[in-house]
Amino acid sequence: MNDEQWLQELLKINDEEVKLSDKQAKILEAAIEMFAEKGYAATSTSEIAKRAGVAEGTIFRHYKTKKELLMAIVTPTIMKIAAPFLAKEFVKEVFESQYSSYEDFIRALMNNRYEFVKKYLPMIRIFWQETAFHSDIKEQIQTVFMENIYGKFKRVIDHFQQKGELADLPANTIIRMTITTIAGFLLTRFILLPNLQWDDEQEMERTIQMLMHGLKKEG
Amino acid sequence: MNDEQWLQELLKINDEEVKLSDKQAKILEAAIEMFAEKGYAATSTSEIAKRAGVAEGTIFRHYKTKKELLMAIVTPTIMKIAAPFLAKEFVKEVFESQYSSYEDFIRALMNNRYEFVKKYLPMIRIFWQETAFHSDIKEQIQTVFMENIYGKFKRVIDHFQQKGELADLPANTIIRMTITTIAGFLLTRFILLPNLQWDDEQEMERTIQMLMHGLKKEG
Amino acid sequence: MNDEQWLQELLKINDEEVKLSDKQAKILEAAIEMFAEKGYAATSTSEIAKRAGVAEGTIFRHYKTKKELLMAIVTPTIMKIAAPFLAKEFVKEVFESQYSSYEDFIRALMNNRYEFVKKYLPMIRIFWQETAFHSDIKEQIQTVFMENIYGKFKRVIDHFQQKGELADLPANTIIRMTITTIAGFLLTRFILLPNLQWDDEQEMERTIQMLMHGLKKEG
Amino acid sequence: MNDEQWLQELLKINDEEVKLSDKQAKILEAAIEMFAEKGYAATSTSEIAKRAGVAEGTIFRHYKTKKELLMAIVTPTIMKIAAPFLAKEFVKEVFESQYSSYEDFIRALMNNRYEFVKKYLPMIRIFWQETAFHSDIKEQIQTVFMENIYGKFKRVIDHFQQKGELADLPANTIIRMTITTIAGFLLTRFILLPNLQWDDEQEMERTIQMLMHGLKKEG
DNA sequence: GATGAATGAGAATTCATTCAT
DNA sequence: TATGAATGAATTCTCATTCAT
Repeated sequence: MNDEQWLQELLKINDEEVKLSDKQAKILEAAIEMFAEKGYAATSTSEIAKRAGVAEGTIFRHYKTKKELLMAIVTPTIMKIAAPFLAKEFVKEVFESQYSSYEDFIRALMNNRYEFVKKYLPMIRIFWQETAFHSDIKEQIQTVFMENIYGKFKRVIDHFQQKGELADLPANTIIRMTITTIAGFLLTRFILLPNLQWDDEQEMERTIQMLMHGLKKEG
Repeated sequence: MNDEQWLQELLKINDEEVKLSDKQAKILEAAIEMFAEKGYAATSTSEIAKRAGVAEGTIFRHYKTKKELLMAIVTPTIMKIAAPFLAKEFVKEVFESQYSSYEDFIRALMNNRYEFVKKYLPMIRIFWQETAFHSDIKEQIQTVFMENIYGKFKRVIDHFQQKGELADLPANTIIRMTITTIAGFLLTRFILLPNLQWDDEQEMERTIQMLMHGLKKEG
Repeated sequence: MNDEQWLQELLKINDEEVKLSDKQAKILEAAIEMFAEKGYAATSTSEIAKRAGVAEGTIFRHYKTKKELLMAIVTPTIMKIAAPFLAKEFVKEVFESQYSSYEDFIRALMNNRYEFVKKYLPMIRIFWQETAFHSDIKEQIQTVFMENIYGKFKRVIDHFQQKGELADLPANTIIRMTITTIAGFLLTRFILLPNLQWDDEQEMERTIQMLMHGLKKEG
Repeated sequence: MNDEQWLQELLKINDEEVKLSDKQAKILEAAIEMFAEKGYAATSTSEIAKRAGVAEGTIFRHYKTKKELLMAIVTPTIMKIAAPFLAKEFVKEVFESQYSSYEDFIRALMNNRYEFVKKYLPMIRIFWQETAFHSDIKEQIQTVFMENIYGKFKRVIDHFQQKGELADLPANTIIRMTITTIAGFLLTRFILLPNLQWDDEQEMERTIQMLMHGLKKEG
């Protein structure tokens, strides 16, 4: 996959084609890199233009303001973060496969998000950093979460609680613990302490085990 | 406790007295508030001056640069975050009390950090936000952690693993999971979703239970 | 010659074309005037902008720093000050013409520099003033002098000493006295006491005579 | 002579006692050093205070403004520069000693000013630099020159012209050439090229010879 | 007299944005 | 569509000066 393909892919939501001119792609790429490195507020549009190899004015031909450029990066990414739950097969499988378990579910989730974070690390970094300052980003996330993830996640939990596999905690608590634990691992792994020697597979499995023991119904 | 006492208290490390002039305290207070709200890079020194009710020049009389002002806020806070481990009694108790357990330890840790985050929320927010951009902050944290926390934390874990209370996971993994889980709860509670209806006591207890079940030695 | 031509001409070294945009020329003109009047340190970029009729930001688009603006004025001028020695004909004539004498040489030098100082007075003023504070300017002058002037000047002196026309003083001493005397006249005439009634031709001739009598070989 | 004595001496004009408090002397000393190094405009009062070891406010207790501090340095120095002509003996000797000649006069002048410049170099530097920007300094110099030096200098020249020792040039021209030549040597020696290897005595003698040959009446 | 905290105007420089080409 | 010169408001920081102690 060449340099621009990953961008095209990220920005393409639900198979809708996105046309990115050459310059536009370079601007986005440059902006993502710099926002991730220095933060939105500390990155100047002229730096972005320089790194993208375009004129300063060109950025504003495509994005009316600097903020709009940020949102152009952030909005499709929000959808992609929610992606597994948007895939019809993903949740269906959980219910339909007779062998499946909550453990399999979070293992699939963990693996899927691990690959995602690894691939789109700079974007994740932007998220982590800018969510705090831009309430509109935070709201978008919450909306997408509530509309596309929450309900499905809850059905999964209900299902496994009915099967007696999960402790009788409120679904919200289980959701929070699951997400917190997975996100906590990924943030530590890729952002907080990326330089440690990580045995990813083992550490992920341990994290899953911890979570499962923590959440399973006590016999 | 009046407005300035909490600041005085925060900046006081290890009982050393800190003399803060009236103006200086107001500058720090204003800076903490604004950095927390809008981020360091997006906050101008003139805004800080205005909110603090001082002339802009006054800020630079006390702090040579804007960055130095940030560090003046951040450095003592790092120590305070590490505080429970710096308190002699805290760790000692864990070993000496015959009734103690890892569960009691993390319960104490959770309660202690819960109060801390609640009290100094704006500072925590600054941390969460600026660590990403300022490698010197990150390094300070890592140094303090390695010098003051890691060893003690490890001894606690060794102790309870020998007592057969904790699973035979590497200490590092247990430390990471413990911190991630507690920090994950506190961040969700106070920063990500502060507007939800939280039954703090119950949720903390559940989080502790989840962690304990996840980490305890399987019989 | 209109207002901008003299600037274009000054900045053009050795026939290399210099493209100065309209605004850029106005900035340089304004800067030269103000630096000459008030000195570099006492002139603010906002004043320069105002006099040049451009926005303050425009200055910094063309010159990264105020210092760079100074150097853009000063560097080509240094070459121009050395100019007569850079002209092939100038020194050649001295040796080839059978009628030439050291007196003719310094007369040519005096006339040439007189016209130069008269024409570019503000720049000379800047030089006189700023050399003291900016060692880089001083070094540039010394380098240009050593590389382009000193050797040629010395050859002229050797030549006329061999012809028995000049006293047997060290060449360095003769160079210093010649330059000091000419420069001393020009500074007094144009900078220290420009308001006196000067009969330029007569005073120059007297200066030349004084110098020649002072330097000629005693019979 | 200790550190402060030279200052006391410089500031004392015509035997009038000057009372300089300890702090005041330190301020003047520091100001002289810094103005000489970086120029008046580029030196801040806080730097002066720091170098003088006094509080910022103390400077303004003694000198209402920064400019006044400059003038406090510059004004007595102007008198001292004119000093030899102020000494009754100096000019009288020229006329009364039967052995004296214009050469002896300029030799005395040269030696006297050589010692002065050597001793008070920083002050000379301030002069050289600030005269250009402060017309009041320039005016002071001209006034002192016209009132105290010019007439006496002219009498000296008239005297030696009548004795047939000096060429029949206008007195003004001879004065200018004499001063230019002496000042030119001293500036080159101490300010422009102080790092060269100078054989001061020889070079001064040569300068005097050059000047004398240049100015003497042709037989 | 001396201090040094405080000031606010002003310094150099940066920046998002516009617009004529 | 792309450019990049131009803008002027805003930013960080400095400075001469004041004034309460």
